Order: sequence, then C-alpha cells, then structure tokens
Amino acid sequence: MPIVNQTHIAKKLKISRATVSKALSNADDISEGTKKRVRDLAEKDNYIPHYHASNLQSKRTNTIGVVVPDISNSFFPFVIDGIMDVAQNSGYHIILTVSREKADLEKKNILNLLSMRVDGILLAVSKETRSTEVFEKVRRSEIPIVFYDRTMDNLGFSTVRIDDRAAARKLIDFVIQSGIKEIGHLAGSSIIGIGRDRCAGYIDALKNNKISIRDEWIIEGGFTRMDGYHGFKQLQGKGTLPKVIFAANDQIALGVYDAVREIGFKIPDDISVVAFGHHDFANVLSPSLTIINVNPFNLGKKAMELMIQQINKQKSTQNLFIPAEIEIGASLCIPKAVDLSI
Amino acid sequence: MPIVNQTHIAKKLKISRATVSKALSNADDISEGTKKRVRDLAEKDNYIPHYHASNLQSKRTNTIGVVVPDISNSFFPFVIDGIMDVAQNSGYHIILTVSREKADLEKKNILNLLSMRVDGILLAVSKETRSTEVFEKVRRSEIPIVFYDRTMDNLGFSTVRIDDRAAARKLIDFVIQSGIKEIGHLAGSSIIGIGRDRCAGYIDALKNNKISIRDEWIIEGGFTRMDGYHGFKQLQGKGTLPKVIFAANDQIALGVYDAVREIGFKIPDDISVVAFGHHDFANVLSPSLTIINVNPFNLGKKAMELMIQQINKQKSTQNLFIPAEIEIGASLCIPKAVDLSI
DNA sequence: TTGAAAGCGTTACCAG
DNA sequence: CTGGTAACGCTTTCAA
Repeated sequence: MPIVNQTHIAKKLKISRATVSKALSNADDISEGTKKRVRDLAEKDNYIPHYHASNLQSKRTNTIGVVVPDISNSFFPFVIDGIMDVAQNSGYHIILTVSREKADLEKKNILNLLSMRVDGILLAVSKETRSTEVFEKVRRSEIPIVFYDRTMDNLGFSTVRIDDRAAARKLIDFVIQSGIKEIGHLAGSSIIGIGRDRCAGYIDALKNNKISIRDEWIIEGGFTRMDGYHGFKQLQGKGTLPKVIFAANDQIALGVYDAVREIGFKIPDDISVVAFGHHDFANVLSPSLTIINVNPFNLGKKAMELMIQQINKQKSTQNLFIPAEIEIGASLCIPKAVDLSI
Repeated sequence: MPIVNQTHIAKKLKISRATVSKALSNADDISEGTKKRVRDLAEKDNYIPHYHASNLQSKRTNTIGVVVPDISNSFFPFVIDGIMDVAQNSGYHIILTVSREKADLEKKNILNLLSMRVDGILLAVSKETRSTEVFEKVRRSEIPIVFYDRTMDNLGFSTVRIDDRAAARKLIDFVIQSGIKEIGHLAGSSIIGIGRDRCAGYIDALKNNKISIRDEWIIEGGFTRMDGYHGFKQLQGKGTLPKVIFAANDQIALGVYDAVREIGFKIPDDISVVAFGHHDFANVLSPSLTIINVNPFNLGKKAMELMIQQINKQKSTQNLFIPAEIEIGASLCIPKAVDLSI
C-alpha cells in the first residue's frame, strides 16, 4: 500500500475531503473525535501530505534555488553549508544546481528554478557568463535573486561578497607590521574581479606604509597551482627574491610550495607564503601558512539571510561586503634574507 | 508583469486553455499558425511553465532527494558532484538536504522528501542513526532508496560503498611489496564499519604475506586529527616505531603529521604515512602522502546510476562495492630505520 | 484543428 | 461541527 491521499481517508471514514483536510491541519472547527479518527487512519495507511499540491494554492514553495559554479571547488561546499544553516532554521528547502562553469548550463538551471517557482535564487556566476539576458528574465519574473561571491555588478540586484581589497590590505599590513617589507605578489589575472581587488589591496597596504612598489615583484597569471609554480619561477628569474610571497588564492600558494620544495628551500626559514584561503584549507596546511580566511560559511549565511529579507520585502537591493579574518600560521617567522642574484 | 500562466495567454488570444497547452507542448493536432501566436505571446509576456502543476498529473517529479550527513566533510561534495553529473545527463533535479549527523534532522529531511514526492532518495546515514523506523516508512511509500557510503545493511535496500577491506589490503600489499614490513595502524574505532573493514584488510595483507601481527602496533581510537596525534604518541610509547604508519583516514593522517613534526622527525626520511583519503586531499598534501583513493565522485555516480535503474525497475535491490585506487606520493621512499627504544 | 470537461491533491469559502 | 464547490496551473480525453 503506497502513499495514500486525503480522498482515500475521506472515503474510508465516510466523511468529506474538506473535513479530512481541516482535521489534518488541526483546524479548530473540527471535533476532537473526528480529528483523532482521521489522524489515526492517516498514520495507519501511510498518508503523507503532497507538498506541491498544497503549494499550488499558497503560491509559495518555501524553496530556494541555489546555483553553484563548481561544487568540487572546496570553497563552495562551505558556502552551501552556511546557506543550509539559515535555511533549516527558517523552514526553507534548497534545490541545488551546478553550472560546471558553463554559461548554458547556468541558464538552463535558472530556467528550471523559475519553472519550479522557487521563492528566490542564490547564484554565483560561472566563469563563462557574459550575457545578462537570463538575469533580465529573472527580473521580469519578480523572483528575488541574490548574487553571492561571484557577482554581476551594476545590474541592480543584491550582492554579497568578500571585501577582497580590504582583506588584502589587512593581510599585507599584518606582514609589514611583523617587520617584513619585501613582499612579492602572485596576483592571478587582473581580468577577474578578485584578482584586481586583491592586488589593489596589496598596493594600498604598501603605499600606506610608504613602501615603494616593485613592479617586477607583481606577477600576473592564472589562479591554478601551475600558475603558482611558474609564477614563483618567474620571480626567481628576477634576481632578488622577496621574503614573503602573497598568493592571490590557495591554489597559487600550493604551486609556490611545489616550486619552493623543488629548489630545496625551507618554509618558513628561507621564504614565507601568505595567501587568501579558507579555514578548511588552512586546517590542512596549518601551521605552515598564514592566510586571510574568506569564511565561505559566513558568506553563505549572509547571502541566505539577505535572500529571506528580500522575499519578505524587508530590505531593498543592497550590496554587502563581508570582512575577512586573518589566521596566523607559523610561516610568518621572519625568514632569513635570501639572495638569488645570478 | 510577473510570470503569466496559460489562462492569460488563452484569454489574450481568445482561444481555449487546452489549445494553449497543446500548442506549447508542440502537439501535432494544432496548426502552425496558432502555435506561433501562442509561442510568441508566451515569450513576450514571460510565460514559464509551472513544473509542479504538470507533475501533479504525471506522478513523476524527475527529482531525486539527497541526504548528506555533513557537507563540510570534504568527502561528500565530491559524492554530490558525481550524483549531479549523472543527474544532469538524465534530466533529474536534485534536492539537497543535510542531516548534520543528527538522527532527528535526518528523519525530518526524509519526510520532507517524501512529501515532495521525489522519485527516489539517496542517503548516507548520520553517525547518530540507530532506529530504522523512518526507513520502513520509506519502504511502505514504495519510493526507492539507495544508501551510499554509510549504509544500513540487512534492511533489504540497495547500497553502494567502497570496498574498504579490499582497498586496505591493496594498500598494505603495496607497502610490503616496496620492501617494508614494519607497518603500524591507527585504526579508528572498531565500532564503526569502515574502522573494522580497513583494519581487517590490514590484517589480511599481513597474513597473506606471512608477516606476524604485532598487536601493540594497532592503535584504536577515533577518526579525528586529535586521535591521529595521540595515536602516534601512543605508538611512540611502545618502544620501537614502525617504519610506515597506516592511518584509517585522512584526518588521522594529519594528526600523525602534527605529532611527527612536533618531535622533529622528517617525512619520509624518518617515517612514512599511508592513508585512506580522496583525490582532493591528496592533491593538497601531495607529494608527501601515499593514499588509497576512495574516489567519492565515482561513488556518487554509481549510486545515482543505481538509483535510476531502481526507478525504472531495471534492477532489483543490490549491494555494490566500489574498488579504490592507490595514488602514490613521495612518502613511500624507504625510510631509515628509527629506533625510539627508551 | 479546436475546445469542453474531468482530473491531479490540496485548501478556502460559505452554507447548512 | 461538517460538507459542497471552486480554485490553484496544467494535461488529457473525447467530442465537435
């Protein structure tokens, strides 16, 4: 006997479907006796309310659609965790979709979510996304959308992201305060927002501390481990190495580790690394790395909180910047000076 | 103008709702002219089909509910990735729920999924789960359920998990083949299935290779980093240290690293570590660790594939064991003998 | 080629 | 306290 519906209960009890519905929702104009009989039979015959059938009336699904570009990127699971934390406490369900960094999949996912009449959409744009066409469709649908981490700016939607520039400034300030002025930067790509922002923060900090900027110590590239590896090699080719390397993300930092290990340097005796990362990562490499923790869990929470406010029309569009915290690893022991001049 | 429905289109075009429905689904008993007018207006006025309203008829939601015990455990995101990979290629949507290792939340999640009339449930049980009551409810509902990774055996449901015993045997065989016979084991807890299975595989391998088992080299404990740390300390207290330590999971391995670093030993010169882990983890620590890769992505794929077969009644209940692959890190350079006899 | 009517599982309104 | 009826958005069957 599979799941039964209210009609089944009504027939068996020889009462109307309306009465069953009210009894199950514990309405106060139904006698205790009827309620009991309905509930008992519901339990016995395996009645389970049909979520979507009810939602058909209420015009609300209590469901939020989430679009993640890449779930195997260790950053996003923590964001999801933050989202789910708030969702669970507020009675929302989560439909998870993954765009695999593809614009077409992202579009398909968004349309599906609209079709499912989610109450709102939380989205981090894929690396490929250029067109804003789908987002205009979302706007017309009047379903609130909140961009998290990877945002589309100037579209008038709410956004939540890490304050990368301030965070980088904070991290580099910390390094300088520790007495080190020779700081190189593997900056990733300046085409990407986070690349630009983190580099800007690095420059901010040097300027504020009246340290002259050495262009040859700012290496552009990508954000992968390989880029970190080659970036370090490039730095090496410049003659004098900095004492601390600021990696724009954790993958780059790993690449630096690879290169450093290869040439037989010791961390932190010969050279130190600081990087953007998040707690899980720090946990694995700790205590060998000082990071600025971008706290994805917190980001997810804030994004979801903002989402709920938008649904309840308590807040209008806004752009939230989340501050990041420094986590200090052992790598910031003052390194010996290293001169590689050839 | 928010999302409109078929009635809106019907009224505006002065045709019936039935015609609109058929035109939109491209039925072949509707004229091209009508179809075009319907489609154009649908596009213009922002019509988006109502997923759940259609499903109300078809009795199918093309939705799979997934229950994950802990999404911040780096294992599960990869499982989800594998699930989504298959889901996307088969037109299924995923509702993600997290039980946070709590039995009550797990139960609540399952009931919600049933209420949403998912076509199937993929579940890894929480650490707390003892009662099988909810699972009986699922059985009565005739909605297929597949347990992945953390299974409830002997309940007659399908299960998919790593063949831990064979994997451990393979890993230890590999170590022995490399010429090392002194292998200790930080085994986690024997109350937990994976703990038992991995330890059994370790013993299998030693026996097969006619190496006597030294009980003092098998340390029970938990599965956390702290357990790894203290486990190593315990080993140290026994006098002679083994040359290779087999950690039952990656967290334990990290703890061993901590302890080893603390006493100033070098890996792999003084001692080596091999462990159960997965690719992401190996990627971070590589090349310092040899692991048996439990390939969560593959596990997720297999689980989802089995799910789809169950839904289509192509396969009856079955228990799948996934083999794991060795990934070789540098740590298996034959270490120098270390004698800590006090 | 089109449309009227019934139905999917539920809730809301109003009458008895 | 109970129940008939309409409605939510859509599909399907059958008749025109």
